[in-house]
Amino acid sequence: MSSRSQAIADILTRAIIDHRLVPGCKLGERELAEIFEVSRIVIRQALIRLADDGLAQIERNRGAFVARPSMQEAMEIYDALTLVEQGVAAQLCDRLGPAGFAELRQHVERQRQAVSSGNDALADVLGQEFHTLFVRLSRNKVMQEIHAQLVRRTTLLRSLISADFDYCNLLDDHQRVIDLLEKGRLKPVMELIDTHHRSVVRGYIMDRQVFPELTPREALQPYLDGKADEAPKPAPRKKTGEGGGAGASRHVHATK
Amino acid sequence: MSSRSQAIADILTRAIIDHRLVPGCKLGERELAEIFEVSRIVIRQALIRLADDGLAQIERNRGAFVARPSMQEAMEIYDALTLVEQGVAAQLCDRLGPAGFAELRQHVERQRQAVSSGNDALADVLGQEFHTLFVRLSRNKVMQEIHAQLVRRTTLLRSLISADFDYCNLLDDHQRVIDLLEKGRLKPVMELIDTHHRSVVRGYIMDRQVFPELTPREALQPYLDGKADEAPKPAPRKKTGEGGGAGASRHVHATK
DNA sequence: TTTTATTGATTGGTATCCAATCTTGTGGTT
DNA sequence: AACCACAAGATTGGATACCAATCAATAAAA
Repeated sequence: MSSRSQAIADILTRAIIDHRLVPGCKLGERELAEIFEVSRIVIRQALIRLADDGLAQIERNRGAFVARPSMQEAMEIYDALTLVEQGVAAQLCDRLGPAGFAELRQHVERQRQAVSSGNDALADVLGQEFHTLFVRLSRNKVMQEIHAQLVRRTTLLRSLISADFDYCNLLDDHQRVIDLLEKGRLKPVMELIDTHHRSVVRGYIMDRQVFPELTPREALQPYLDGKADEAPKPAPRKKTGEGGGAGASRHVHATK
Repeated sequence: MSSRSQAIADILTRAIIDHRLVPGCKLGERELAEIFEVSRIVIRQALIRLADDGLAQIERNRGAFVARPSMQEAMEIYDALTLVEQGVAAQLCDRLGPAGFAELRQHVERQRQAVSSGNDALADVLGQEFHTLFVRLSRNKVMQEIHAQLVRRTTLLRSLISADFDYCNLLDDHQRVIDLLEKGRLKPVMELIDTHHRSVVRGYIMDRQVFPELTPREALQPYLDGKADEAPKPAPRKKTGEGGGAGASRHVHATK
């Protein structure tokens, strides 16, 4: 096993991408130290890792918070993600063999089943994983890590924006990417990737006031003492529109 | 100022990309703690940052070493760098205005002067910075950071390989990228970027035995007490194939 | 010479303490 | 009531001392 701080950083990362720890949430050293039954120093090391990953921000003498990217940064993250996936697509266009295409199709099929059986949570996860699988097929670990980090940050962003997904649409995009790629039609693939991500971003309105729906203690409870594997609790989504929202905007469905 | 550990991580990073700390070099906590007159904890935090950046690797109960990427990883890093710069080129092809092109040309001109005046060290730095400037023009901070990290890692790789640069050739590449980009000829630009990086990698033979030419104490001396700004000592390149540490094996973190 | 055991050094981590800074609550002033 | 100043408390960043586990390197034994 690697270090304790790495393990804790992993758990915190998990909690953040599960939307159990929302942007802006204070990550107090003492509190986390008590939760994980570990000294403050180990916590601080974990927080440094999170900050390096862009998932937390540490303010001197104020402590660490779950990152709250600006709209600008959100755009940049999606732009970067698009750039990376387009580049990978260009590489795969030449190099991907039949086995790779089969793997991609199989994944899409699994997600399709999840959608049709109404398992939205699973469909969401599989939708994310398609992108990860896509990059993994490039067989470039460095690229994989960069991409994974960007994906984590987009997942964090989804805590900040209010919208539901139109899984079918995104799923169709995945299917089309595979088909086009197999035909060697690179240009439409790259445009599709662009619009795919843009469709996720467009229409999303950032809700700058995010209230901590769970305290860190509540959020982290399911991950403790090794239950992490079997208890990937999805996000308990509380309906927006209570006291603070200023009653402005509500969810926007991605255009079909 | 940010935290002490960040400052130390920055100095170590500097020392590594200056080739004063070479791959495989042991980064002992106690030793560094004495050098920087700081507690071991701060050092460990700095080392965590370095490891997250891919510049160091931490082995449990063995300590931290300057990273020694494998040939495979070296290829992946260059592939990733190519992918990123190609993507940025595609973006700039549409979005870059006259001011941007002027900035690029001015930079190339500066490097040309450095080359013709025989200042190889400066030319080397400027050659690197061209790529940084290129990405900065995309105005995407996230992408910039990813790219900067990749560049640092390639710089680290250059400690492992034995070859000198043909500055003129690389300089011409930069010039041609600008010209082609201005004409909107994206495809040749992307091929040029590819061959540009490939020309750096190809022919390079990884010298797996890298002897620490400087002890950490010697390597870090110039960066201490704020002299960092004005003393960017270049790498003291000692010809390979000597008795090195005089038999007194400064551990080299032997592979296998 | 090879193998084994012991010793020493280094790391990962805890507990405790301290200074600097931030936050908060209080009280006085307008 | 609103507002500012200021003291008290809490939190962070860091130092020091200490301990257990593990790795490395030697010394001893076969």
